[in-house]
Amino acid sequence: MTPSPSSGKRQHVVETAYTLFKQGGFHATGIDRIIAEADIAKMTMYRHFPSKDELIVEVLDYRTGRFDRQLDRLEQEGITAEQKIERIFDWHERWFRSADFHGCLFAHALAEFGDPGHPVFKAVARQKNGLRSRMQAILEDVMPPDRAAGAAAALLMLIEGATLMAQMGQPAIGNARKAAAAIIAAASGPL
Amino acid sequence: MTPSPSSGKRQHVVETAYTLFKQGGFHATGIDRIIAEADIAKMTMYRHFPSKDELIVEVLDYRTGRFDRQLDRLEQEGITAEQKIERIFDWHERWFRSADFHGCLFAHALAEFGDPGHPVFKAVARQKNGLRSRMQAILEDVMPPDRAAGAAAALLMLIEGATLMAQMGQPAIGNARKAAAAIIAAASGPL
DNA sequence: CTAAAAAGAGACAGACCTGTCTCATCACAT
DNA sequence: ATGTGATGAGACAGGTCTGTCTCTTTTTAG
Repeated sequence: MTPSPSSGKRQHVVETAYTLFKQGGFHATGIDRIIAEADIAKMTMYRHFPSKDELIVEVLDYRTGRFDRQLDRLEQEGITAEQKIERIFDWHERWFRSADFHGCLFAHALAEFGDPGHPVFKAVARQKNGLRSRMQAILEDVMPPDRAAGAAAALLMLIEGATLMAQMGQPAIGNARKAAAAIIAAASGPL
Repeated sequence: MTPSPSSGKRQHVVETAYTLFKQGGFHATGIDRIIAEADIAKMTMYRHFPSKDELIVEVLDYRTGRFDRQLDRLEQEGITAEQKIERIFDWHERWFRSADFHGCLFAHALAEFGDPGHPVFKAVARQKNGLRSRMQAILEDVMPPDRAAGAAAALLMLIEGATLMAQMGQPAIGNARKAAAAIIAAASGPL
């Protein structure tokens, strides 16, 4: 059975796997590589995770959790909706500039696990839906719910596209910011 | 050496590989699967393509070529710039609705071949840069070049994001259209 | 201190991977 | 018809993959 959750090994495996998956992709990163980098025995990993796929889901959910907590803190700040959206773009801009940026792990997971019934696919959907509904909630402070829904979807698309461009070495986050402003202005404008 | 180009086998392999890569990803689709589906001998494939990676590049360039030809025809139509952009969104909307839609093959290739020096990475960059510069050229009919560059980048991000959303079963192309209109309006507006 | 839980170490199976090689067969042009 | 290039068929090598098993060692808890 899975060992007790008190062990710190489990989280260590998740974080090591995260780094390797990010750099090398999912199929291309083997279990042997993960256990070597994490410096654990193979059986230790398989006692914590029933399969590689389950480990991948765990890694994705771990990252989703971290991002969600960041959004939690943002929600409680006493700034305008526009400023909150700007913050999200700030985070992404810093991320794009970071040394070990390799694109969006969730988008990559979607590329390698395209079956909608696969647990990995569902983990990706959870993260993207989370960000979208968070942005929608933020925008509902300055526009009606239906418009907020559409604008949040548009912002998410911009962010995903900006991430892809950044991975290709063509930073366009500034253009994404301008486009986001135009979208929010149009959505919070007159009927 | 590679057989003469008069053979139709080569193109047949490219198209079969395209279908399989689209459905199953690149690393997860083996050579054996490709030659079985294409109904050719393994040596026939390796006589035409020196390696699997080179085949992948060929598949991507083949799709880039098809899309470029579509953009060529669009360029010659006597419609407004706004209508041309609308056409591009129309294509994507039909694509998203098609039965065997599995997301953007180029985005998937980027996910699996993240090394900027890899030929596959470069093939992806060619396609995305191509679409962006085409849209930029279209927009330069209705706005100054610097604004057209920024707007084209924003439109490309929207399209990439819309493709990702569509793959997750959440069609937001309508919202992307509205956002695109807002972006173009803002960019062709007053200084 | 002792007993139970967790982890280490490594062999192992069975499958899959890319790419090479050989030899037989086919199509086609001169 | 004859020779040449393209293809078919399948064995093969050498490696990697996931996941299992066993045995030993370490850590932890009472």
